[in-house]
Amino acid sequence: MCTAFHNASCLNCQARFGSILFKAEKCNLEEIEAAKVCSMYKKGQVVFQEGAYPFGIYCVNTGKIKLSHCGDDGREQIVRLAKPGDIIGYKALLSAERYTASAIALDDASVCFIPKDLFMSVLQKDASLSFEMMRIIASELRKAELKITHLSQKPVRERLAETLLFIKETYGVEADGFTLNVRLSREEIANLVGTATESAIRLLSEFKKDGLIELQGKKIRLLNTEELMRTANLQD
Amino acid sequence: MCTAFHNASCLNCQARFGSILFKAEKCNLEEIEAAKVCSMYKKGQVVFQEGAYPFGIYCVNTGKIKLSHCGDDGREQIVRLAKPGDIIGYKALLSAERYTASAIALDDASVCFIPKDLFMSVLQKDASLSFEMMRIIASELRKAELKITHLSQKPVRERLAETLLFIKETYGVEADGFTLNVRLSREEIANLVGTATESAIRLLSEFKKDGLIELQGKKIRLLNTEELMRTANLQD
DNA sequence: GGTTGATGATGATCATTGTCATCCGTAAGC
DNA sequence: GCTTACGGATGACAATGATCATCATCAACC
Repeated sequence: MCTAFHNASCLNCQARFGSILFKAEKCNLEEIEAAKVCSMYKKGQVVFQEGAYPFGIYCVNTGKIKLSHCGDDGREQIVRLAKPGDIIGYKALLSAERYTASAIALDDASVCFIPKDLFMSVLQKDASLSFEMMRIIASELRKAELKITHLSQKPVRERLAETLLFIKETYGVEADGFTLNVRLSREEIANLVGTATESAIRLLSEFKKDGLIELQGKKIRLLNTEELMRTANLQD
Repeated sequence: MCTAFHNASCLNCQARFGSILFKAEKCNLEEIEAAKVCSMYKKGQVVFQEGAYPFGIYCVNTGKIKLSHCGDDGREQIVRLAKPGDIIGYKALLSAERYTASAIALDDASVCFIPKDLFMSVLQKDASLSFEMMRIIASELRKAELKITHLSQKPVRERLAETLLFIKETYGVEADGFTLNVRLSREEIANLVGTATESAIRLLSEFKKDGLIELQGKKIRLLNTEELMRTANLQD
């Protein structure tokens, strides 16, 4: 399944500068480093499952992770895309409830696990870490509320354009400067936008016809971000 | 406009047991109490406005407050309903950005204001308060993500039923045990559900016809919560 | 090479839901 | 008392977007 190892060090982790953990005081970070376990996940593997109880918190070392709810009818709704340095699984841990979302690797990924007790105790004594944590969650909440507004007020076309820009924002582009640096199925894109797969496919084709994007299998190239922003009808 | 006064005491505030502030250490709560300013707002008055910069945090003493985003086309989306004891305006304060939502009184309300510097300094030194704060925000995020899933997967009918139950959950009912303890216009209900006003009106009429609810102007009586839950198609 | 299965593409159709227009009732104001 | 304004209700209509069905494409595998 997935190999566990200790050797990815927080202190010189590739992702450390973008990571909240690096805001912890040094002694606390060392404590975390000593206790953490790093695991590899193959594309498609589940890091944690909706409905399960949390035993700790995860920090993405390399790779990409999607976080998705499973709707009542079984359709998934992707609520977050995590990248190296991001922590995942904190909501369930903080509120001591079951996971309300599953985390699944979009790539081969390596993810560090920090046991619950340790993390909570560090959080209690490290004001700077917990303050940063609060800021991150508050900013997630902000984004979520914006998404709620857009979901109920904007048509699918605008939301798809916005989603493409959001993906670029999150995972960046390849060396050519255009190709989104992640492979998502049409279904996953639809589940991110909050629409049917067919609608996503259709609109992607339209965007392509209009010269906004280029499609090559799962590769998506954003040729004209200005026009995409106009299509997304973004104010801010 | 609104009268400001100091006399509502946190230590014996009506709302203190439901409030996060009461989780602060006693000395810190006293400090907050000394610095806070309590103001009255008439129904419809704005506590803070989307786009403005925050100067502090607010704690609802009495009354009801709606928090709403203004969509690009001017339509409002209500993202939260606050009740006595709830704090509002923390997201903007924590991330030191402008408000992304406006807070408007649904009732005559009294709201306490705690200056930014003081609140932030207390937050830094009071681990228990900041931990509780984190839990609250995490739980809001959870709810927001669930709402996102429902918005993109559930029909308006189910969402309206869910919203009615949510309002009951939040503000409770009057002495008769049925009448929702808040007056919302049809438009506000629609903006809570994320649909057009006409759709909300139409479906409310249907619910009434089906004996689920009773309507008398802005009074809404939930006659059959079990059936409403079934209509909402809630799993958990 | 051919089979199978998953994913993507596209057309046809249908339903949900939003928009527009109108009307009614109530409350406020002169 | 009449007017005006606003919120609520309802019908007609349009359109967005979901669903269903079919077909194409591609890769994996026997």
